Amino acid sequence: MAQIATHSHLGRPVNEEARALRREQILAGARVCFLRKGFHAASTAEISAEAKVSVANLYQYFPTKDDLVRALIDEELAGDLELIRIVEEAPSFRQGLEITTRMVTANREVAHDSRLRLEILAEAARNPAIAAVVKAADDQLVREIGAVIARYQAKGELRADFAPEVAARIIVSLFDGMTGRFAFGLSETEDLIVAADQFIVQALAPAAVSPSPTP
Amino acid sequence: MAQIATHSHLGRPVNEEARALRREQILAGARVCFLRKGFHAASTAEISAEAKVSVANLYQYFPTKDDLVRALIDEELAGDLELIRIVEEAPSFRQGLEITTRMVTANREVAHDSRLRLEILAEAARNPAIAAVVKAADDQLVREIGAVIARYQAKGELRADFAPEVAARIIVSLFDGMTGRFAFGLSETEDLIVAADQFIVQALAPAAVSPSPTP
Amino acid sequence: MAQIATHSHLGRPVNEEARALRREQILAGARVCFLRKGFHAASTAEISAEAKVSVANLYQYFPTKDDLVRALIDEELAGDLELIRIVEEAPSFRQGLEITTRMVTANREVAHDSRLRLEILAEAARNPAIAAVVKAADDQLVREIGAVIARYQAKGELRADFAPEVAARIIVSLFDGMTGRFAFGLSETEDLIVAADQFIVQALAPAAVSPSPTP
Amino acid sequence: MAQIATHSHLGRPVNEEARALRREQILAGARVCFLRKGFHAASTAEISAEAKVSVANLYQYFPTKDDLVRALIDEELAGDLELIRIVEEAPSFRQGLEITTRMVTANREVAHDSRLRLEILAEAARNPAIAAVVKAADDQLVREIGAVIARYQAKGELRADFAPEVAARIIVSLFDGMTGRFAFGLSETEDLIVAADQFIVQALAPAAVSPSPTP
DNA sequence: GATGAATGAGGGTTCATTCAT
DNA sequence: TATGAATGAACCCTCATTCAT
Repeated sequence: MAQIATHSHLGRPVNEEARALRREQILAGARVCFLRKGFHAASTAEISAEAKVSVANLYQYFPTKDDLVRALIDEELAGDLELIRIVEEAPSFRQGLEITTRMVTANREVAHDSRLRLEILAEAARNPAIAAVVKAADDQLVREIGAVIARYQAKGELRADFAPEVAARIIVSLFDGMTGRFAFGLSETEDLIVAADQFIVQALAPAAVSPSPTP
Repeated sequence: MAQIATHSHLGRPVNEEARALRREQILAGARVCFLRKGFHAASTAEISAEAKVSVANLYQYFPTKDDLVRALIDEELAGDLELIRIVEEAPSFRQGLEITTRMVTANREVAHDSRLRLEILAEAARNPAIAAVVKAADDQLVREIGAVIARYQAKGELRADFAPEVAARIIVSLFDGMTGRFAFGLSETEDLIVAADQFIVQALAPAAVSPSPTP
Repeated sequence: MAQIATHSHLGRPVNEEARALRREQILAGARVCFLRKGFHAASTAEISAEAKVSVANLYQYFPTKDDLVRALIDEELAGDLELIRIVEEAPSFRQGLEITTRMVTANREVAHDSRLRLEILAEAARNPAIAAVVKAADDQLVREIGAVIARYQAKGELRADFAPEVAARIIVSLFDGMTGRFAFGLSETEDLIVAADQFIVQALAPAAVSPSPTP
Repeated sequence: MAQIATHSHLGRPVNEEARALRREQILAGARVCFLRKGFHAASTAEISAEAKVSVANLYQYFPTKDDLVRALIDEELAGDLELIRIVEEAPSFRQGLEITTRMVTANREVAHDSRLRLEILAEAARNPAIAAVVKAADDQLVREIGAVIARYQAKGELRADFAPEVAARIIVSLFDGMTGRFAFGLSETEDLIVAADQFIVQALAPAAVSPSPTP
């Protein structure tokens, strides 16, 4: 695999590399524009201007505006799976959540990402092809988070009376919902995320020895 | 009678009722189209065709496509406040949630509504005017739900170590997030909502008498 | 003819009078709008708003926007013929011109009238029907001014080596040309008109005994 | 040669010449349509059809219909300044006028040009931006003609009791006025222009030695 | 007579996309 | 490869005009 870098100044590989760079350059421009105006309102002209590339050139990398959208969505969804690793390797559920939180919060502009996610969801709501992609990513996310929960349930760290995947879905929903709020400043970002962590931990905390009213 | 129409002989009188009907008719068509294609992709021609109205006529009721969007958003957001009444008058927090759940679930097509909400959020992320409207509605919703929570906290029915408005925001986020999932069939509607209710109740349940205060 | 006034509160005549009033009311509104935007850009909606009349009502008086234009043009051209009387009854050609000048200058906003004339000419350049009307009015104007000139030529007050109608055409052209300038403030109104009078008088002054270079 | 095209390998080079040709092609189509219908009534579709160009292509050369109008006006006004040179280099004022006359008359369809001028004036009467352009061209024209007149006055070829610029304004007005008549055949073109020349010459002729200075 | 309500036919402009160099 | 040049199909909106009351 170091191959690619090695051949960097030979015949084809250079082009491959150059192509990949251009692709990213275009995608970056597209991200900016889609963020600013949404998938539909952003024009290919605008995007190629932002990417400092000619329109015709753009079409050599993405034969359709839809392809551009799809590529950006793929890129975006791929980022999610990173988070899972983090939670997976955390010493406790609570700490996993906290780390995730810090990642998401610290990460560059959360609001920007939020807007894009919103746009993606909206697009998925109409375009079945997009919906399929989103669903696939979501399924994986839910499955893996569910697995993590199941593990912690087994350890007794989390209450066991919640189907792991259901809990996962609720957690993902909660984060998605907050994302929507951040997208246009409905709430203070960090505060809400921290509180949400606490909320989740409490909801899933092992049932205290039950009120135990009797002797 | 009683001089309602003072325009004795000044021409055809305004028919407020017919106008209101037309307005709804158009809004209904718009809803269908916006649902199908989104705010941007749905054309005024398409909308007026769906509403069985001429384009020019549509423009006599909504001077701008944006006005149409805004009207639909207003209508949609107004629906939220109904839910608050329900929770407010419930005998317990848990039952309030349950009733809400049943309302939302049983109510007409949840998915449809969900799509529209998604579209609204996405639009708000770009259009500051829309964002303001959404924010206003959201503020009210959060404030009122927060008040309800505060009341139940006072009664000891909910744990007191959560700022009411923060809890409210989390709950609203959670519902919004689920809404996004329903929008294109990411999850089974009813199951998830029921589980979410339980999740919320547990998160806010009064701290169990802590492990063992007994003798 | 006092008849009309006499019958003013009987059956038909009242209506006739009312109709005429409305007509003028609408024409006045039309004049304002046409002045502001030109014949094409001024909409019937705008005109009827300006005239404080419903659009449908406007159409009962002028079955077509073109009819409205035509009526306004007729009204405008009719004004020209008044000027002729003045010149006709003047004691000398020079004084006739001066009086005309004063009339035109003193008259209400010259610029406004100028704009309308311009609009009329431009319309005539495309619409043969309008062109015919304008041509008829112009012919009459030229003919009558030509007659006046011929009279003064006979008196020896003006040089005789100019065909009267040709001179008339030049004079009318000159005034039309100045009108165009006034229309949007190209020149100082009054100064130019006064100078033009002098210009005309000198051009038509009887040939001085010719330089008479020799004894 | 000589490195004119620095874009060695950056894609298809700009073909300035072809662009200029297209521009003229479009302007020519526009001129025809504007002549036929006027600035407002001529549609961009019509113009691009006349110019054998797609509408979208037209918009790549003129981003707005208004720009098209403006370009045509600029072109038209630029033609005026040619005339000045001619008068300037004439051996006498009279001959300068005659040459101008012949130019204007012989020149391509005078009537067409006249219509366009009319349209321009009418447009200027409403659109301040256009008015400014027209005024600038007119100022220059008047100033330069005024200078010519002043020169001939100094030579004693023209009477000195007329402010040069005022005389210039009158002359321009006269030509403008005739232009308006030609625009739709109100008068015979050539005859009137010739007579106007004589008219001007007489008006500006040096005061004859006054009736009788002889012994 | 006068107004409110409705509409078909465009009008200017933009866009995703293709062709040529 | 990468750019300039071109286009058909829409899109939002307006207008002159008619119909109903």
